[in-house]
Amino acid sequence: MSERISIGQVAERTGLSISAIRFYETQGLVHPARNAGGQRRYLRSDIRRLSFVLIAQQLGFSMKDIHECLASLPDERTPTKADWAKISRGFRRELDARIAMMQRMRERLDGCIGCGCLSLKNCTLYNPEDRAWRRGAGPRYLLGDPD
Amino acid sequence: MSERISIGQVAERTGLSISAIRFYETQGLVHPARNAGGQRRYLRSDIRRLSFVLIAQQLGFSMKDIHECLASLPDERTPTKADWAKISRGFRRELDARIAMMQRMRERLDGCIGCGCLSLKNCTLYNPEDRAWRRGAGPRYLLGDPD
DNA sequence: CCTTGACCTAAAGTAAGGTTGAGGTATTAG
DNA sequence: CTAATACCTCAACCTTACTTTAGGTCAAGG
Repeated sequence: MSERISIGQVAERTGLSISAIRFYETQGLVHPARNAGGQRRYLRSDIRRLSFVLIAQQLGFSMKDIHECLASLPDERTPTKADWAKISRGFRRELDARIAMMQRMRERLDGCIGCGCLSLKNCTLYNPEDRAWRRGAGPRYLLGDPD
Repeated sequence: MSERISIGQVAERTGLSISAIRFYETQGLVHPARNAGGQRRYLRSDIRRLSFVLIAQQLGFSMKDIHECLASLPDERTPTKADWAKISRGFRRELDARIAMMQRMRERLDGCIGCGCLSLKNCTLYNPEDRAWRRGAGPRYLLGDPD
């Protein structure tokens, strides 16, 4: 009946693996306390926090996005309903923007590849609204620009 | 005025880097011929093929998805309008499915995090339709399941 | 012929998002 | 008290999607 719960319990309740939870800590997404023996002790509210990470991750947000998103939540105090509602609004805006972008892409696809033209100079599909695909090394950024 | 064009020209016309084009070849997405000196010579239609890769990639499709998608295109013959239209239909279906999934997610977000409940046992957000997040090592699959 | 720029291969490096393994310490049930 | 779990750290490895580097070759102009 302790206030603080172990990493194994958090893993079970969130569906995340223990290694992922520890990794998220290195990324600054959770900040568990430690007990006398050095083991991690989480707040119950960290379950919600980590579940949010999982959901956001499934929606295609990067660690960095999620980190920024969670930055406004208090670390040691259990977040209130209002704290979460605020996060949720920002998150929803992002999600709306991504959906809208995919819909625009779909329209363009219909008008462009669909008709077989795919002309190189004037096709908007080749130069979509953002230029995420010209940002240096590594995998290209998926769906929109975090900046 | 040759039929076959060099990798540099392809790069310039698609916006892809030369190294990316060569990489896509190792992934089986293009199959350029070689000239007497061993240099790659592309068909003009490969520009369209590679542009399609770029677009699909920006929409969040993986190499594997794109490979399957392009598998029905002829390698040595210039694809016809009908070839492309067929590809386009399958692609659009996938895109529709992804948009629909994000919209469902958004609704759930509104009903769940938005209200502040986020109850663990009965929240559909914790167990969305697919289980892409339980597929072993590597980065988690983004947005839906390729299988 | 010689130089310059475009091209070649193969191997190693990079970034995100983790997992796996080795070797050791805590906690808990009997 | 002791065995079985659960947890700890740190380093190495994995996948995807490329880029970079090193060391050489090809093609075109002067």
